Amino acid sequence: MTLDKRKAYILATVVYEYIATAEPVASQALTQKYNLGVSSATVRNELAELEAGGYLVQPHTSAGRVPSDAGYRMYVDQLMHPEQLATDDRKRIRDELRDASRELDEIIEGTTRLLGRLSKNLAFVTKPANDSATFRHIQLIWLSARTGVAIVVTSIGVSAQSMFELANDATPDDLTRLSNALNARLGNRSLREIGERDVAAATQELGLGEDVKKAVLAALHGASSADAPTLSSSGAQNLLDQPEFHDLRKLRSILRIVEEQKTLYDLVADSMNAEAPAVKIGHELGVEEMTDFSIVTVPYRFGAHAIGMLSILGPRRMPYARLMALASGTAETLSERLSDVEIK
Amino acid sequence: MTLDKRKAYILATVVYEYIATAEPVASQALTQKYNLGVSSATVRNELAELEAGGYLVQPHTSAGRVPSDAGYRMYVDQLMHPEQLATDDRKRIRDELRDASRELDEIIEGTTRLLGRLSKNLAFVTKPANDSATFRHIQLIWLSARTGVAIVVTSIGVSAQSMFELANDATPDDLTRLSNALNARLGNRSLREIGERDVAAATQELGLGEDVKKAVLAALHGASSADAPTLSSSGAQNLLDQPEFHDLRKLRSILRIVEEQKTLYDLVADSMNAEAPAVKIGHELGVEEMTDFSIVTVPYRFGAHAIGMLSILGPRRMPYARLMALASGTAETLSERLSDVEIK
DNA sequence: CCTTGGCACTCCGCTGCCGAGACTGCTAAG
DNA sequence: CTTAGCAGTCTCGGCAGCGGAGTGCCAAGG
Repeated sequence: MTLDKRKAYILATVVYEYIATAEPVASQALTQKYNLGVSSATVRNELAELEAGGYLVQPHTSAGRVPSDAGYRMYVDQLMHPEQLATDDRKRIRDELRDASRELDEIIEGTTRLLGRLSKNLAFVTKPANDSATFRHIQLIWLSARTGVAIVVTSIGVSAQSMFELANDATPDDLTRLSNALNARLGNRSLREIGERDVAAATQELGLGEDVKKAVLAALHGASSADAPTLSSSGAQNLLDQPEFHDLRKLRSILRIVEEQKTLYDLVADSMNAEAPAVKIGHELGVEEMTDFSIVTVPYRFGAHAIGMLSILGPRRMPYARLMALASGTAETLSERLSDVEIK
Repeated sequence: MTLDKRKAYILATVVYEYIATAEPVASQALTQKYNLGVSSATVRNELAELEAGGYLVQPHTSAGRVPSDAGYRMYVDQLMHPEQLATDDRKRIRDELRDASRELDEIIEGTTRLLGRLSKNLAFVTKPANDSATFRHIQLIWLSARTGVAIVVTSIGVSAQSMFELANDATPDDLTRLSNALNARLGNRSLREIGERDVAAATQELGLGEDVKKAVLAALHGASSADAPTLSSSGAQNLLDQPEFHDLRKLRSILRIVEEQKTLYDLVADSMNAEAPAVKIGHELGVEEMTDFSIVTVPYRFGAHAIGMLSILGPRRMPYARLMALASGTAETLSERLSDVEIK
């Protein structure tokens, strides 16, 4: 079914109106609030056809219409007017991020809270996998003959620290020499490219054992190979304002999913390299408990590469245009801020 | 009003029963389920007196009784039987903590999640102020003539890292010499004791400027002087199971408070040096929105000092004895685990 | 062939009412 | 002091009735 111009306009209006009021939209309400140029009877015919086409559903016979997933999808893809981020919102984001600390984790946390507040929904942000960063410096610190700490500085900050225990004694001098050898060898390479061979070459050259090598590798790749990518979230209480959550079971399963993190991460992972804001609506999420929700996701960059994503989770009936603009704008500002704190 | 033996027993039974059922407790239910040796009419008289004494309240005339804050308080302080932590719960806690990483933050997070799961309520844990730790090592890493990173290792782990920018050029050698001088001077002292003078002495001796001194001080005290103590929380969705939260407004304000953190921290801060589990019930919390809640708090130690607290937030009608045992046991195991990871 | 006014019909949600059930407080007797 | 009995109070679930909102359909008109 293709939509002629009038059908498209009516569908857009129904979605818009339902997003605003959370009430099923009736034919009369449409003719009164919007200048359609036809009577409510005509609109009723159109609504019936849109329902037959799968874009609308009726909660019960004598109620108005509500968009279906397909209806929202059509709205998002073709019907709605993309919005620009309001300039004062943009300013607020910029200000907030400028004042944040230089520490990556805190910047991410701050951005999450900000996004939760501005979107009035639940925001979550994935923390970057740091293997996209560039190696800058490693320092092995001697604490005792058998223990030490390895610190790795990358372009993105101090990205790993790992305590190690050794099977054989090492001297402070051993660790200093190894640090120097590694720094000379690994400088300015991407963490991803650094393999076991690079480290093995340095340790063997200095006559150090396997255990030291393992410790260094753990420091270099420890955090990056974590199988559970972490994310920060904020604004769960905003969801309670939505009339659709007067059903507590829904809310409960959502909170559980948010706390678990993994499901949430899997849902958005494929949007990491998207160009435009990615929107998943209701059933498209593929999770039974989330059929009443939608998620907007935008990646953020560090240098040329996307290293994480910023998402907004809300009821299916969310103001898509506004939230997409908000997410994009925030991601952009975050990306800029990250390049500020880059260690050159 | 003092309670004779029978009144005490009846009050204890009412509280116990209400905690179990969440329904107002009637005189007949008491005589049937518990062997009181008197009739329901007698119990009714006693209940009326307990109500006059302020220990019980009646939701409406023809309903059973419900404990008041004073009733719960009496129950917790004098009437209930303290419980021991079930041995398999203890084992689970031990296992979970043993498998956790050595990293302080992750240990705390893991403990929080565990406590949320076992308590079936909302758990939150304050992250330690690290100025209670002992200085072990500082390392200043040269990145460029004007920038560097300072890393501080304390008895509790790598506790601070701070990027700094300098007004004047410094050489890698300057920073190494300063690191050595500081390590010689500060070794094994408590972070709290280390003052500006100690650092100033070292920088002046080596002919380094004010800006380097500031950077070192920031690294030493940066995280510790943070005015916003952070905490981790887990298990918010458990609260939804409680029948008292079918009122969404309550839930909403609780979630807001949890997300804010500060109020929550202030509520438990005074229990930092408590010997036994501290319990605050309803109005005792002093926060309007929390009159239906109680909090159990237990400090955990690192070495000899309490450095943080572990709390359980739930409905006033929580199983106090069980949760107090759980919180104590977890705090104890956490304290042991922390001494395991201590850097000697 | 599309549009439109009119109308019958459906369904929801609110209100008021009733009766059953749950407890209490009181009284009078043991 | 305890207890049986009883009257009184309040809640809650179910049910009927009703108004309102909205639709679908039909027949007439452009």
